Amino acid sequence: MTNIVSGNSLAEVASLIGDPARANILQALADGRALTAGELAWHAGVSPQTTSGHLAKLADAHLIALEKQGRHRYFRLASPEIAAAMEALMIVAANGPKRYRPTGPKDEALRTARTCYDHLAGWLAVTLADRLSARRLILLADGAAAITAEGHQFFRDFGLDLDDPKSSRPLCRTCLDWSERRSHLAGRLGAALCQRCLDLGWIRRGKDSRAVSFTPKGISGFRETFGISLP
Amino acid sequence: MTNIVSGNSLAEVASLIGDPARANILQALADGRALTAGELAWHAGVSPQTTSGHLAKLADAHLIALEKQGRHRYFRLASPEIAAAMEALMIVAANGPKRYRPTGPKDEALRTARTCYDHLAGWLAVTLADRLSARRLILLADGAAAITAEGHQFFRDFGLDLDDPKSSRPLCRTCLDWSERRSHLAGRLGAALCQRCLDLGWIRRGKDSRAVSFTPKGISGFRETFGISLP
DNA sequence: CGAATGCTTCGGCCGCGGCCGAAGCATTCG
DNA sequence: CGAATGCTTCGGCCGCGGCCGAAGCATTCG
Repeated sequence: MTNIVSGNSLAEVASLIGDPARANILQALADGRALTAGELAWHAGVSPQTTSGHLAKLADAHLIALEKQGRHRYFRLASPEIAAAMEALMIVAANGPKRYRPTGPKDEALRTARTCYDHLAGWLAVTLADRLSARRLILLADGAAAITAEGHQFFRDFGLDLDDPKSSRPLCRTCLDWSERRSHLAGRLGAALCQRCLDLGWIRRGKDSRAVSFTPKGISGFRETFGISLP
Repeated sequence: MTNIVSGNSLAEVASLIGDPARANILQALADGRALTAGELAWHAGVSPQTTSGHLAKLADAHLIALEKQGRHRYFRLASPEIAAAMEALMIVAANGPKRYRPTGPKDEALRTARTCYDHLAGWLAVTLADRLSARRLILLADGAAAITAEGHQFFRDFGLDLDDPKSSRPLCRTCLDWSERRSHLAGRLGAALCQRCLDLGWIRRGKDSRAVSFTPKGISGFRETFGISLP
């Protein structure tokens, strides 16, 4: 019998995510941005006091990280793995018993295009992966992905810098999309594509949601550069 | 405002996994086998009545599936996605605050080699992926994986049938290992390798645990075929 | 400086859900 | 057939944890 260093248990982590208020908080942070305790209280739908308690629990378990800035406290996800675990849970949830639920245009927007930690997800991202694959700029097979030589050139022309030697983060990864049930691009490539679309002013992050909206410039940009006709 | 068909929510699924008894049940089922309600009660550490309630909740949410057989009721995970979500949560849990915990030889065995749904995980599986990659039988890059031409030949010689045209399941996938923090092989290849090692009598499934043990034949087999020296 | 803002700590309420004993139903065994 | 086995349903207990009001601390603003 030895003592080893160990983290939380599966049940501890799951029960932290399993409270509705905390799940809302974590989903609000799922796009990688840092939000203040007050903003998170709004997302969670409970009082600031209650939120404070939830945030303390999440921080104790290292699910979120804290940064003090003046009288504000900014919280963000502690690691991309947290977002990955939530995506995996969303997939399980989507396979659950089918029930009719009231839903609104906000859900529709989320399904069309949203951010997932630092890359794009939803219909847009899945379609983008398809188009890039059809043009042999990336290879998609069995859930794996790689950039071709033509792809490297194409992405460089598009303004991406993928040659960061300091980063040990995988260049090209796929991520299963809970709303589309198919893969979209993650990794450094996925993040760079998302950032570049933001920089070009093609898409804008939603204020209170992970949904992204398209600018007129983006609508023509996606059509001309990637052959994607937005709905 | 329209009504759309939707499954569970993130928080619902997470809170189902978040109860210690239910987490034990799900982990007992994580290797893909079907167990009776009584066996699961033993794993959960609660009474049969309580277990029955937990099983009903898990089945309602489609996390587990039920098969009646005489006076027994067999339960199994409803899909591999459930196991994937639990693995993702284990990774988050392993990154949690470090604490010293009592642990025993059972943990040691789990870390060395265990089943993960239908494929192998732990030190053995990570080392196996490394060796196969070093010999260029598979290509591992950025968390993606593919089988080379030499690999196809090698796996055929080893007795694997990977040419099932009916299966839409990805042939070669990787899966992040919570104990080793590195990738091992999943997908059809991972499952076939695991099954072949069982068929050859190299490894045996544990009775009350996902840990697998090695036979003398297995110890020499892994050394001769894959160049792996077991501890 | 005092007032306002952002957030947390403290205290106490309350109800959800996990728990088991007792009882009941279904199947198998002898 | 009655007894045994496997599991579930019912009922009631109990405590954990989410919740908010009140109060307090830290920072910023004017």
